[in-house]
Amino acid sequence: MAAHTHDHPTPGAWSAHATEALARRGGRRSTARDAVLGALAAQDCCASAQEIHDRLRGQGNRVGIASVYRTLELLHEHGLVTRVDTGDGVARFEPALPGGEHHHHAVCTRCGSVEAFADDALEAAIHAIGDRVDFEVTGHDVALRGRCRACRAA
Amino acid sequence: MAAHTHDHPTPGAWSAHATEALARRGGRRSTARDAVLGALAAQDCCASAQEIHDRLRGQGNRVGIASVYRTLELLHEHGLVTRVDTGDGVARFEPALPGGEHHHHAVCTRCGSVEAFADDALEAAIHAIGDRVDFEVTGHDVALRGRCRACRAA
DNA sequence: GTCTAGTTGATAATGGTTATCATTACCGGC
DNA sequence: GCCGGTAATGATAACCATTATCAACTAGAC
Ligand SMILES: [Mn+2]
Ligand SMILES: [Mn+2]
Ligand SMILES: [Zn+2]
Ligand SMILES: [Zn+2]
Repeated sequence: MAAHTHDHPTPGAWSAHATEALARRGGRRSTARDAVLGALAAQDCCASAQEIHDRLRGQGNRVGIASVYRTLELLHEHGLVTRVDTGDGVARFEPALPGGEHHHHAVCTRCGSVEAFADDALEAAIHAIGDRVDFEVTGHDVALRGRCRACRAA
Repeated sequence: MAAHTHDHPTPGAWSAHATEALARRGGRRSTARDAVLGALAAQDCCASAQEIHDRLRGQGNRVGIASVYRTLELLHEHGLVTRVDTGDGVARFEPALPGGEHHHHAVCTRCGSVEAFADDALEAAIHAIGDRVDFEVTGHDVALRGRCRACRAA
């Protein structure tokens, strides 16, 4: 093996963070849950329960779809995963990094593709709103709608 | 009748705008569609198909739920209505004003209540992103998550 | 090893939305 | 004013992502 390291989109830090948080919560460990954790840690952006399930089955892991949903719900309750609604009626999830670092999504209204972006000015503007409204802001979602490069050309 | 006018949250301008746009499109007029248009024009913020249907039935209008969905889809295709996803699996809709003036929503994660807010700095930040990414931005959604006043007290 | 309760996974149920299709009624032509 | 075609309606079935159910399994404490 060469010495080069592959920069994983989602730092391996999340995996340890999530595992520790679940351990603190109590309860048992299970292979099904570990498998979903592994799949999440390996993904660069959001994925649906079905996509995660397919990926696991593809690598020979016979995890039930119900366990995928249950694990995602559990992780979401503990703030370990971010739920992304792109508007197509399918919930997608991606790891929520411990430092709060995150990105948002641009959704193509033609082909449904999702790409990530991050913007400090946007975050600052959202943060400033929290001080102005009568609402305790704990999170936020932003989605851009429009045409991706491929669909603009087509 | 007194001379005072009631400031409708959604200016009556939308009603005329939407009616004209549908007329330009062609097709027939129908009482069911007009009823949904009327209900939308009267609402200050987003409402679900079911809520619109219930409101119409409440005032004695026997519109089928299917026609409510169809009208909302038609209006959405023509950009006359904005779809709001609060994350509870129910699509909500509100009039899209011709000038592009709009607001966003703060959703309480405890009681599900939705309140509107507008912020120029936020809009400016989002607009600036459009010039930076390889994506033709035609619209955007923003949702704040957290606790409303009532749920903070509870 | 045994026991117990958390977890699993196949499957049924749920619920918002969409498709179906026979019926209705808008509207241009006469 | 009456047709005729056809867009639109509305009751209902189908769809599909998600959730609930429950018997079987198993992690892990003792
Ligand atoms: Mn952000
Ligand atoms: Mn905006
Ligand atoms: Zn596209
Ligand atoms: Zn609340």
